[in-house]
Parts: sequence; structure tokens; C-alpha cells
Amino acid sequence: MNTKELILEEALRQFSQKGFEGTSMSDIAGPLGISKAALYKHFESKQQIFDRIIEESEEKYKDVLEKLSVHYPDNGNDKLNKKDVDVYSGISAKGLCENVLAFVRFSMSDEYSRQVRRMLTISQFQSRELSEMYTGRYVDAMLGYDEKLFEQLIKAGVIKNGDPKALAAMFYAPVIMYMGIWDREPQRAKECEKAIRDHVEQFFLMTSKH
Amino acid sequence: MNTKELILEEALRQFSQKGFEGTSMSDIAGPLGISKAALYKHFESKQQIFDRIIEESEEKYKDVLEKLSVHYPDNGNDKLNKKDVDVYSGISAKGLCENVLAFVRFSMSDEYSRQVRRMLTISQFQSRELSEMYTGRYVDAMLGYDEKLFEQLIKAGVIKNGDPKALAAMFYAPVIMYMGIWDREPQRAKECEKAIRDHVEQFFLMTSKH
DNA sequence: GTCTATAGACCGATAGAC
DNA sequence: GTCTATCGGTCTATAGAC
Repeated sequence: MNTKELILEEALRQFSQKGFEGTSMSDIAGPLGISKAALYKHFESKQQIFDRIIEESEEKYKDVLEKLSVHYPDNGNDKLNKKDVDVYSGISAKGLCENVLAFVRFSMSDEYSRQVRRMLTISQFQSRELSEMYTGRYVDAMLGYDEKLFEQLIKAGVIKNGDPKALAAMFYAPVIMYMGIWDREPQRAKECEKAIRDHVEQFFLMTSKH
Repeated sequence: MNTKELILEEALRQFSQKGFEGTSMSDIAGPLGISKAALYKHFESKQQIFDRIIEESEEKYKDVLEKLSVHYPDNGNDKLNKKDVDVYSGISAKGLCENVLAFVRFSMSDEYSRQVRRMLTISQFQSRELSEMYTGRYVDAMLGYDEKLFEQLIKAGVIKNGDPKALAAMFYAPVIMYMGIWDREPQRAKECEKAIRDHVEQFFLMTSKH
């Protein structure tokens, strides 16, 4: 009864390794122990499987953002919501540091997150829609969130004055850069984790009032 | 006589748009006005065309680094060479800023650089070799260079004390992040260029002694 | 909802004429 | 070094039995 979900799961695994063009319907059906013809009882085409994976990942992504109280650009709300203010108005540098490391550890250990990230990475130039999804999800959403966060922290007098947007880029970009190395070369995981820790520490040394 | 080069040129264009698996020999031969059979008089296989593009890009990359006096990890030399010291010992924040913007403008306007970058981006998980090449070229080489640069600048008293490696990441990572947006969504070029300028400016505000 | 069989297109690569 | 023709294979997708 959950054959459809099993297909999506296997297809994501394949797409994330070999890309859309490099994956055949047999590649997906084989590991599931069914024939490729059976796939067409659940999906109309290979493209539809891919599209459904993208759709589903978008839903799951929004759910996660909702739980983390990260403002999502599409909902038209320009202000941090109540929970954000509560959580971050009294945050310490150390707390934010742990926050980031938790985000990184989840992103890198959760198999689903990794596969979606890999699939989007190798598919990012395939269509305008995918390009914008990649940027929106892995750059704009995080930058926008961090920017508002730093605005708050500056107002609250926790960190020195500065351009919140530039601060957000300086804080977040090294994190995704090291996550990129981590994705490509998992044997460098430890090194990347340490580099991220060092970076966050150095960042707060430079920006905190003390 | 330069048919071989024309093939490499067209193949790179195709591979950078649709990837290795998504590009057929006919896709390459068609725009050149020759039959796909003719391709096999110049290359043994599609894979060999791809490999040759990678090889050639590696040669051109090393040439560019040589000209820019950027130390390349493979040559076993751990120190900045003479020219680097001459160039950077007396560099100003403004000079370095212009240096970075020149690098960005070249990387983003040179069609060959763009195509190679796109091709490597969508092929980065295809083999361990390609993964390491991507990291080596777009992360480690630049970080290593910037790290040594900041070491010098700290010694010279131009910028405040700090961990040179973390500083390099904070300086360079936002640049590639915005270049990533720029590659995916060329209509945001202006915005990205400005963001990079703002970032570099903010960085020197934070690190310079004044 | 699974299978086998197959249509029909396209693939990478080769043969052989010129 | 180019062509046409083609081989042998794989691809997506469908037909039809069970």
C-alpha cells in the first residue's frame, strides 16, 4: 500500500546520486524488486516522479521551517513572529552558536535532507524553477532569517553595530561552504565540523560587545 | 584543423547545460554541422571528450593561478612566493577590495569560466576525483591563499589579530555564495555584485585597525 | 497492482564508401 | 576526415494477461 512512497524513496536515492538523466526506470524498480512497468501504475512518467519528490520536499521543508519558527519568504509576513522574539531577545552568543551547530548536525546526519540537497545541487541549472528553489531554500531563506536575527541582536546591544545583511552573509556563508565540502567529501566531516565551530566562535569574538 | 577544439567547445557548452548523461553525441555534432560518426575520428568516446575538457580546464586553471601568483596546493611550496610578498606587503583594504571585485567580474563574465564552473557544479558527485577537484579549485585553493594573505596582513599590522583561517572563510565564503546566486539567476547579477561590494566593505570595517 | 512482452525512439559506437 | 547506414543495446512508455 505504501509502494508509492517506496518508489519516491528509491527514486530520490538514485536521482541524488546519478541525476535525473542518469537514472532509468529500471534503476528505480530494480532495488524495490518490482518491474519497471509497475512504476507506471503509480506515476505517469519519470518526470512526474521527480516533480513529486520536489513537491514533497517543499512541503517537508516548510514544515521544518514552521517548527523552527523560521519566517518563510512566501507568507508575506515581514516581521519575526512572537516565538522568535521570545527565543532570541535574550540569546547569548554561546546559545546561538549551539543553535547553528544543531542545525548543521541535523542537516548533515538526516539522510533525507542530504539526498534532497544533493539532488537539488546537481539539478539546479535544469530549469528556472529549480534555480530559484535552490537559491530560495539554501540561501535567501537562511540569509533573511539571520539578517533579522542580527537586527534584533544589534538593537538589544548584544553585538556591535553593523550592516545586518552583510553580517548575516559573513555568518552563514562559511557554514554552507563547509557543508558543501562535507557533502562532497564525507571523510572530511570532522574537519568541517571543527571549521564551522571555529568560524562561529571567531565570528562572535569579532562582533560581540565585551 | 581545429575541429577537435570546436568539438571540445561545443561539448562543454552542452555538458554545462544538460550534464554528461543528458548530452548525446548528436547534441554535440549537430550545432557543428557534422555527423556524430565524425566525432569518433577525434575522440574514442563521449567519456573521453568529457575527460579532455576536465584535463584542459585543469591546465588553464593552473595557468591563471600562476599569473595571479596564487599558490597552488600541489606544488609543495608552503610559502607565498616572492611576487605575493611584493604585491601584498603594502596592500590597502581598498586595494584588496578592488582585487576581489576584479576576480569576481572576470569569473562571472568569462564564458569559459562560467561553463566549467557550471559543469563541475552539476558533476561534483559523479566521482571522487570530481568531488576533490571541485573542492580543491573553488574552496581549498582560494581559502588557502586568503589565509596566508591574512597572516601577512595581521603581521603587517594592517588588520586586527584573529584566526587567519576563520578570517579567510568569512571573507571568501560570502563571495562564492553570491557568485552561486549569480550563476543560477543571472537577472540578479547587479544585486549580487552590490552585495559582494557591501560585504567586502563591511569586512574591512570590522577587521581593519583605524 | 503485478507481471511479460514489446513498441518505438534514441543511444554510443562501428563499418565501409568516398 | 567526412558521410550514410547500421549494429546492438537501452531507454520511456504501453499492451494485455493474470
